[in-house]
Amino acid sequence: MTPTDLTAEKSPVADSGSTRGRKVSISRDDIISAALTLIGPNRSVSTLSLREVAREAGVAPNSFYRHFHDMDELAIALIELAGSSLRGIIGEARHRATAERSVVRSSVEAFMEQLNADDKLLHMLLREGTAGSDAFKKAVEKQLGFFEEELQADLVRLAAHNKTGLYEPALTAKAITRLVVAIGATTMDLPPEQRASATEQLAVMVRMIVVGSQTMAASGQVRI
Amino acid sequence: MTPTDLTAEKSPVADSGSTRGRKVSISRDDIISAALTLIGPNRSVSTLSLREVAREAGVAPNSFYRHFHDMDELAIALIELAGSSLRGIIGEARHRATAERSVVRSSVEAFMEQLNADDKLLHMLLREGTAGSDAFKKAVEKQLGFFEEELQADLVRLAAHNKTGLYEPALTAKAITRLVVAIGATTMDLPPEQRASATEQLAVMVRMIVVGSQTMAASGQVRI
DNA sequence: TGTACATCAGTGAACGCGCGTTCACTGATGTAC
DNA sequence: TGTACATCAGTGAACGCGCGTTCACTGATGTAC
Repeated sequence: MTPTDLTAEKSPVADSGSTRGRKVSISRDDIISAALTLIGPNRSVSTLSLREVAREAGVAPNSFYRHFHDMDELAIALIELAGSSLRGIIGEARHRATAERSVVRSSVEAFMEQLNADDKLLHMLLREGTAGSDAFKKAVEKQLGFFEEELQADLVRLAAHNKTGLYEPALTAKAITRLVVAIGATTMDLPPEQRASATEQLAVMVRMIVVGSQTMAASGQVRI
Repeated sequence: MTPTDLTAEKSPVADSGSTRGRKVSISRDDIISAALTLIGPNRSVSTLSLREVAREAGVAPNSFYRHFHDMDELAIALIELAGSSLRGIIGEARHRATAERSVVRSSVEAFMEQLNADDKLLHMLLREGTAGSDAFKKAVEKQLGFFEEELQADLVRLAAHNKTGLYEPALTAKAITRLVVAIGATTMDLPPEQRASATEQLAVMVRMIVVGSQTMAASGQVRI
């Protein structure tokens, strides 16, 4: 499950058109990358047809079945890639954070940068969480769950470093994750010049959650 | 645009089957309510076909065009209903709030109650915000924007009553709105016995945002 | 009260299309001898 | 090194289906006289 090589050309043996009508080898990754090129601001994975993906991959429709049982299986594979991609992005941001630029801000900026870079995997994850088959929705939840776990660890570390506590770290992480996904999804549709201010706003919102959690921990506030 | 009467039977003149093959009058609302009965946990409005809706409404497919230009126009009409429904629910909750039960908690509970009651309009609004045509997404944004405005007024009133301030009231309202939508959408898929705890969690998350906003206002915290 | 007429929400039939899926096939690759 | 063979990712053709959309139509309703 390596997210790399998705856009790499087919195996060297395959191209050169020497064999007349037939591809020597079409890999699973070729189909995945074909699906990704089709996904865009107005095309979610659930609107793609099997034939469309096969066409984009340069493959007969029935060849699709050699690699995936159906479109749902492809969608789930894509979501798993998207999840690890997202975690990779934030994992990097975590290391870039310094005393100057807080973890919150660095992470939000890294996230938005990737969004601006038109990362199709990220688009998918943000946009499609609430539609599709049960299996698909479960796959999305699983990836967001992974992300929440890593974020929670980050937040706890951050709080310890600041000598504060967190009220319900797991919930704090979940709130941040879901908010970022929701805002990210709407930001995708904004014209580029409005995205910078969306980044600012998102950073403030995330900060509200962090500060709220810290304050509630400090005051032992339970009345809700 | 009244959300009532959607499930009412057709006009008295229409039924009774006296006219052999033809409905005397099919109203716009009949088509809307047919679409609503088709929407469910695994059917979003974007997966409905024109013929399917017409069939459910007991109408020839081409009759659809007498009322809507296309499915997108129907979807937008549904979203507008959903928005006013949501605002109605929270508007009521606002009045139910007492000193005993905070506005936050009352509102979250009212929201979740409506969700449990299988309100199809609410399902739509929560689930479909990120997919569909540009016009559709804009319609969703517009409804959520209305909601944010009302929520912001509420929050300001609440803060004044508590003799505290709010940091960026508009952003606070937006963060809460988007979080509630996101959590609500995933809660829809939970088995009923897990929904109570989801309600608790959501109330805590919203409280974090409110407390964070108040704390940031109080401390004049700007370092983000 | 009756009659003639315009309106327009309904109709059934038909169209061409892209879809998912199946079938029996083919031929390049890798392996065994 | 050559030959025979199994494997299996690819193929083209065909299927039946539901779709959106169009057409010319019909007949109930409301209005004018």
